Amino acid sequence: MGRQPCCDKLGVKKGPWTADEDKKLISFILTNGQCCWRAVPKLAGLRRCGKSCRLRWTNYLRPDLKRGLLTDAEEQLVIDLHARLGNRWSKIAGRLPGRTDNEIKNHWNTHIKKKLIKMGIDPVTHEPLQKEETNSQVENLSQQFQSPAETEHQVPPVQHTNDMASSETSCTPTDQNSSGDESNSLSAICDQIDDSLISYLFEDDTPGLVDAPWEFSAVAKENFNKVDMVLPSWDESCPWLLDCQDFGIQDFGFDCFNDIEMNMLNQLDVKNDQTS
DNA sequence: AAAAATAGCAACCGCCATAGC
DNA sequence: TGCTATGGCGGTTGCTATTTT
Repeated sequence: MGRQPCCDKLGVKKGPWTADEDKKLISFILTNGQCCWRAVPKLAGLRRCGKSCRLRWTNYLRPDLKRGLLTDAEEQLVIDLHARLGNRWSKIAGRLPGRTDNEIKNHWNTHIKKKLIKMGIDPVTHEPLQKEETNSQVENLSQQFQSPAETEHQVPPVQHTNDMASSETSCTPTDQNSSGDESNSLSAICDQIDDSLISYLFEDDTPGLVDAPWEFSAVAKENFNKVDMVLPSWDESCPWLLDCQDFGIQDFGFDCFNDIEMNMLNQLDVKNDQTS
């Protein structure tokens, strides 16, 4: 006999998460930690699959997540890492604190891919597209990926610097033309990435970076503490949480979460108010 | 102003490696 | 030791918002 099934598919809710579900999940995780995802839905009072809970937490609710678009520096780092690691999004995400594999994957597919193609770089191989093919290929790919609005301000292609060693010898067909604003800014960003940092980042399975258990970073803690709002009393907003106190969250190493959790829950309330 | 097309992103699906029974 | 659930990952889908026609 193996383990019990993850969840019975019957009665399991699917689709977008509601603010109430988020609230329940956050409270549960912050109180009890990430132990057994299969048990989470039941214990947290959610009609969701454990897998769905895990995804929602890691991709959206985790308090150390940065939200919003990737910065230019992050984007360049993603390109560099992708050149070396391929579509190993979780590994790439491991090198970008506060970013999830899903977020990076989406950003790659919606933004970076197009940008590289416009630059005449194959987003899969990170090699320059063949000169004889480039014109027609870029044209085709651009048509495929480019919105009409983008065609108005064509971005001059730049030499791709994902591989510091090879980039010196491999020139894109459009290198001569790499004096545009974007190319300059990207080059500047590339220059900022120190070689030693890169080699450090690319060391596979760097302890504490890759496959490390999630921890609440000091920055994230600070961010959540920065939220300026009036805190309701604990038992006022989450009476059911009191029942969880018996677990002793110190046992899970989450003793830093009390005030943070309240801030998160309040943020959700605010979000709720705004959307309703 | 309305319909159609496109972009962006959250969530799901299915596969795989690992671990529990 | 083999079977099966779990957790994690990458690929894909589908919904919503935005832009274009």
